[in-house]
Amino acid sequence: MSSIQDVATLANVSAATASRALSRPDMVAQPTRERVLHAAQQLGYQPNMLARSLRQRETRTIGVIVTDILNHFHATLAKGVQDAADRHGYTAFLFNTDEDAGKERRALDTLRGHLPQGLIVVPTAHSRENLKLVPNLPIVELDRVTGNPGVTTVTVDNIGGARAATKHLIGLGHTRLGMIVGKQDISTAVERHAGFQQTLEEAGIEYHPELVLPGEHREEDGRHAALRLLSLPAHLRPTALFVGNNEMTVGAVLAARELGLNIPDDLSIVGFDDSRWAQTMTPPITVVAQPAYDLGVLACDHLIAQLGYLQAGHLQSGRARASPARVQLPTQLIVRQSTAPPVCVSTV
Amino acid sequence: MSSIQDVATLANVSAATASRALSRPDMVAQPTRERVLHAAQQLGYQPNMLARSLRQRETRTIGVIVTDILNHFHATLAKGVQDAADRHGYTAFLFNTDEDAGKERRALDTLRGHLPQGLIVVPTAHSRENLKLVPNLPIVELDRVTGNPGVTTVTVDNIGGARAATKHLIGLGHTRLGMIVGKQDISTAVERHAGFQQTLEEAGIEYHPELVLPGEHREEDGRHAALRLLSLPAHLRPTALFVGNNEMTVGAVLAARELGLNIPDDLSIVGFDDSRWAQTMTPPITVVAQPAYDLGVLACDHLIAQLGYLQAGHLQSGRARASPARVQLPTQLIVRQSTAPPVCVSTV
DNA sequence: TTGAAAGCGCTAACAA
DNA sequence: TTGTTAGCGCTTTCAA
Repeated sequence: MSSIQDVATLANVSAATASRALSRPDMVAQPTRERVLHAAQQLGYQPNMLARSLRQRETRTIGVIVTDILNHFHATLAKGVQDAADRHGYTAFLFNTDEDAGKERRALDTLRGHLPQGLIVVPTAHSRENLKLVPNLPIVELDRVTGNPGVTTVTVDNIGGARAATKHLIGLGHTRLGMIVGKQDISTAVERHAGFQQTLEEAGIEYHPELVLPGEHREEDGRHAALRLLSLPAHLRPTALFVGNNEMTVGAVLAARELGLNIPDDLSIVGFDDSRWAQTMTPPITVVAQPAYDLGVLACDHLIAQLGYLQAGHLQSGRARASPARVQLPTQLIVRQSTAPPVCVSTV
Repeated sequence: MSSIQDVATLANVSAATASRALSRPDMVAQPTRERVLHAAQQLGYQPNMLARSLRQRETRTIGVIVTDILNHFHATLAKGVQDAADRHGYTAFLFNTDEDAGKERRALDTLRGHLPQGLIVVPTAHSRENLKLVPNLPIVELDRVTGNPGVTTVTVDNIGGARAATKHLIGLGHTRLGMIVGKQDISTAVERHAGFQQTLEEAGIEYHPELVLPGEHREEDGRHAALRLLSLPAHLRPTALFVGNNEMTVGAVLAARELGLNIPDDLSIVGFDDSRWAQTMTPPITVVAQPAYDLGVLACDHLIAQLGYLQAGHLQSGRARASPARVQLPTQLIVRQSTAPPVCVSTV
């Protein structure tokens, strides 16, 4: 690896001049600049970011932490962030927590050592605590929120999404609706549940807590919850299911199949978050789709805008920090063939 | 961010001693060590990796480049690598190329600036050229190979996988087999095609080039190719399809559905690479499954082993580099319900 | 317009 | 066992 000194020597200038020729071309006479550029090219010179960042006290780097890179939604978030970062000339370092407090802590520590200038995080239930590890770091919470007051959040309208799904089912004539809901320690699960409950009540349909079963977001959880709900006596059994996340929806569909229930005749299902399998399954699943890529891009754009703002010195000038943004994107209900009016078996 | 100097001051020692207390505890008297550790804890000290790496000329960092992080297979590779790196105390920086030469080049340049000690790459068709950007960097090629002689490769037995798939179809009684094959500029596509062709010939079944259609790995390509193959006159139409990758398999299934063909009665399909939708589709798809996570882990383990070997000075001692490993993992044919004997319509 | 010098935070060689 | 010193590669004063 050739250093700036090598370039300088080859171009017959000092290291300082070589540095300027590359980073601030207008501070250098044209012939000199050309000599340096040529030398740099010839040597395949690539600046050592460690040294540059150390000196400039600025890495042009951001950290990205998602909870499950194997989940297509999260992979898409990450890609959106990375693409946007790239456009801004930033490099994004991606970490994965598997919803695990310890891994999150280690990711934050590792990240901290590399001095990112900002952080985009899909928080876990432990982030509120863990994020104290990186005080003074501009943070954008993505997809979920911790309630941490100072930070920018980029989320989806979960309440609206849940409402749309629930209304859709009610509109089809369902009156016994079940929900499989994520663990209530993350905001999306809470909001989706709230939207469901609200909508029932507004429609004058009684909310039956026993028809709302929790799961920890995994396929197996969805399957178990669905098995329990669908095994209720016929007059108690829900005719429609709203499932609060992607993975659990698969489980619910598999459970229905296991019990020999026909979708959508015996059971309507709406999932949250679209996916390849939701489209290719038989029948294709009605879902609340989320603009994952855009969420990622927006999170990054906001973070980097905030960095510019801070750099412009506004932090110094009084405590007038940019008030944190609350970005919320709409969801989209995609009606496919897993939802239909209930078959009127129990009209007594 | 507090520095080692802050820790040193608080503990009443020199920076050097503080450094030693943290990195080489046994070089420091116990009471001193305890003072330093306590001070570090109190300040929430985290070493600045930029400075450390700059000084030690070693970043404990590796680069990871995949071609499509949205593809579950690649996401799994990346996770395997990252988990393994973590276990070894290395940090993995992940980049994504979208099979694009320019993006790959930029990823390599960015990476280079951060001085990774090694690189794990899923090469594109342009990697052979692009990898010249990082000479002297230990490289592991993952999933695909460029033919570059010096590097370690970690792949799957694509030929074996394709053979197993083809044999399975032949065993069911198919004699007109079609293949939808990836663009022949990456090794996996070439090998899978070779396995297919070999197996036909060994079985004494004539290889019909017109039944082998190329695609560029995307769903739409698979759909188009399948539409063409399946629109052939009945006596020419293949009764079974081997599809060379994941995404194109979806397309092929959709094409069959569009044409009103029943799977597996009218058409058997085997895909390469398992996936959620392959399992949940109706019917579930027979596939050649790949141990993606293990591939990632192995790639990382081998790379890091190689780094240790180099560090141990073997590079200096003559040109006796560790001869590059050629790791190859087996695939597994998972027979599901998309394959069955052909219905004997044309037995004349 | 250019160069000399200092220093970002850290650790390794050397000295005490 | 500890401290002093130097220097990793870079950029940015400051001076010429």
